[in-house]
Amino acid sequence: MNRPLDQTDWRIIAALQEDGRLSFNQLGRRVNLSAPAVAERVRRLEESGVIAGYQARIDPVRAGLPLTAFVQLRCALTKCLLKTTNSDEFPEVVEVHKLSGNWCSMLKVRVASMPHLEGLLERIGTHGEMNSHVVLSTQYEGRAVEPPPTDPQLASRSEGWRR
Amino acid sequence: MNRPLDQTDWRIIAALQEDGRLSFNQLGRRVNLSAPAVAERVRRLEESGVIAGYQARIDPVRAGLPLTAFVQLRCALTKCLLKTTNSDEFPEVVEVHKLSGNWCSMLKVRVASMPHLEGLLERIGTHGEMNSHVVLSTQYEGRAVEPPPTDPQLASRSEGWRR
DNA sequence: CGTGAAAACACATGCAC
DNA sequence: GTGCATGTGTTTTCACG
Repeated sequence: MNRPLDQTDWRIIAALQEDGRLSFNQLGRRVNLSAPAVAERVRRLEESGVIAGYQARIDPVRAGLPLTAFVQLRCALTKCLLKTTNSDEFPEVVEVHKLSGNWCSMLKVRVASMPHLEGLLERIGTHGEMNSHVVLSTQYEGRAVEPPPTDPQLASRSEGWRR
Repeated sequence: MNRPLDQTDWRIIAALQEDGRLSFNQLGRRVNLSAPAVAERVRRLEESGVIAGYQARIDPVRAGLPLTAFVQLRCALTKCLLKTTNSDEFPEVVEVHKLSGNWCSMLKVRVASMPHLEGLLERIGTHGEMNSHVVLSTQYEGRAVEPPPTDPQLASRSEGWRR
């Protein structure tokens, strides 16, 4: 329903992922556009949902949640975590994805301590078989999304089977 | 090195995770504080690193990256992805975590298409054994971090072995 | 550590081009 | 798309509790 994003849009997106509080003046300077022009583009990006919002990035370690873990879940179908619980029951769960493959879902959780993690896993475990991975360190997270490649080679790679 | 976060700090953190562009006026209204008071607290939170920055949330689907996948990697020690490559080589990789357990790292990747994913996995695969999980749908992501529980029961759970 | 009001500043917005 | 004028909202400072 929308025009594809051009290069300038992507420069705006990059700048706002770096600093979401840039004014239209500052932003315009970075992308070589006047303030009104950039304001109009940002308005479009927000309206079309490309920009879904703005948020402060909280460092979980300094906020008292130094432990991160990934939890894979193979739900018992009748009591799938995704359906039977509202998310308020598990504020520690900051991400939930439904997966293809053997495991039906992938959670990312933030906790304050090992006992906290242990207790959380016990509560989650009632929903099905479980597999957890404790994060030792995080190289990066919430990295800026970049424009997809336009490389025609890439688009044609799957054509190999035709010949 | 810093005072622990009080309840007001957490209300500020919650508000700024919801809307990172709130002015001190609006923010103050939400947490029942005057603008100067809230400005001082935010300054402290930024300085101490609890607030690590502000960023626009980009919807990867609308931005042309509708596919997300998790990739677990068991690196060949000599050519570990974490050490041998700079992150610019893999703009599709938006998260990198080092893990305990069998798999040495967990990546989250965003791609434009299946051929794109296939090509990326081939490139990543040169760094070691690999295990990938395609995300079918995402319930939520980048959920607001909440204050850790103060529940004493939780902190004492690990004492069970003493008796 | 908080308030409230006033000052200086920067910003978003509209319009002519 | 630009550049500028305008009015509004903001940040910031300060005296005070």
